[in-house]
Amino acid sequence: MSEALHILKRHQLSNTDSRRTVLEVFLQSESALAHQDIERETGERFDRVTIYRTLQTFIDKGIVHTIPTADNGTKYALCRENCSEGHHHDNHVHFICDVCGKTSCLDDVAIPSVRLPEGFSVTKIDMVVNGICVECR
Amino acid sequence: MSEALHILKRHQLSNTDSRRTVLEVFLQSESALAHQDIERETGERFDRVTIYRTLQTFIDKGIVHTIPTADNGTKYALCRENCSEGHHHDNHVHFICDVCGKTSCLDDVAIPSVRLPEGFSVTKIDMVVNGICVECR
DNA sequence: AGTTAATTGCAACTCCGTTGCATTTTAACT
DNA sequence: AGTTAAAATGCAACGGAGTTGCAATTAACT
Ligand SMILES: [Mn+2]
Ligand SMILES: [Mn+2]
Ligand SMILES: [Zn+2]
Ligand SMILES: [Zn+2]
Repeated sequence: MSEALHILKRHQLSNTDSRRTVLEVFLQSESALAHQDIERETGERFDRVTIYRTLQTFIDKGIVHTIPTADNGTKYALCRENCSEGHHHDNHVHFICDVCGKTSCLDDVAIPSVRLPEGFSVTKIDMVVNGICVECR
Repeated sequence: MSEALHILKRHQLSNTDSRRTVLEVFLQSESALAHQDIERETGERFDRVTIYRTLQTFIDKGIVHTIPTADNGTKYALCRENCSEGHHHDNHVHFICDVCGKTSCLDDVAIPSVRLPEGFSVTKIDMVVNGICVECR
């Protein structure tokens, strides 16, 4: 059974053309993908709305997570850690290359802890680093 | 001379109604502001476009900086550090309260350094913390 | 006050994402 | 395999955020 199918099964999602295809695109991609990238990579076979809904489903199930980009766009990437329905616990830094524009999960780079002023509590931390990636230097 | 006027002078910006008023709104606000907040706080006296352009001017001059929000919106806040034309060097953590929704600059909380994999260089780091603020706990 | 350049308001437009609804597809059950 | 109910899809329409071109207005300087 294909990896994509396996993931769908594991999250009790029905095996539809768009879900399988979108998942395969993610599995083959090394960097995070924008909605447009997915439209293109799937050969424009699916309606924009279907892709939006597919992505939302994947987020809800903990299959992908979103990454905020500098220009207020969203990119999507597979969750490597064990995210579950309704709860993501990605704790890694995201990197955006100023040259090639690729957005990547630095899965091995944990977000450092930070000491907040008295009385503030933390539920979530996002850390996005811009710079030049190893391939573009 | 008012603080707002002083800031405009210092950055060689002409003293216009909208710029002065928008600056005053920032000076009186404790938290970061969305475009809509500014429209409202200025009493709908200015065209949306004028406010967008005013904000862009302030960003260019290093008077305000932007803060990415979880829902891909943008908030704006005064630069406290000495940002200059074309170069911001804000190095502080931003905090978004899950309860009151207020976004604030934690000017005293520096973004911790982070060790990236070999070959990656850094030009900019954003750190956005969600949680509950001191007033809402 | 008069001149010139910068700023503003308005209308139109693009881009991203969402919603309602009719049609199609999936999965479960004879 | 055929039937059926629920889920997923495509399409059209909509809404909000931000941008652009252009004519009218305003600020700065003499
Ligand atoms: Mn990631
Ligand atoms: Mn700030
Ligand atoms: Zn790169
Ligand atoms: Zn709060």
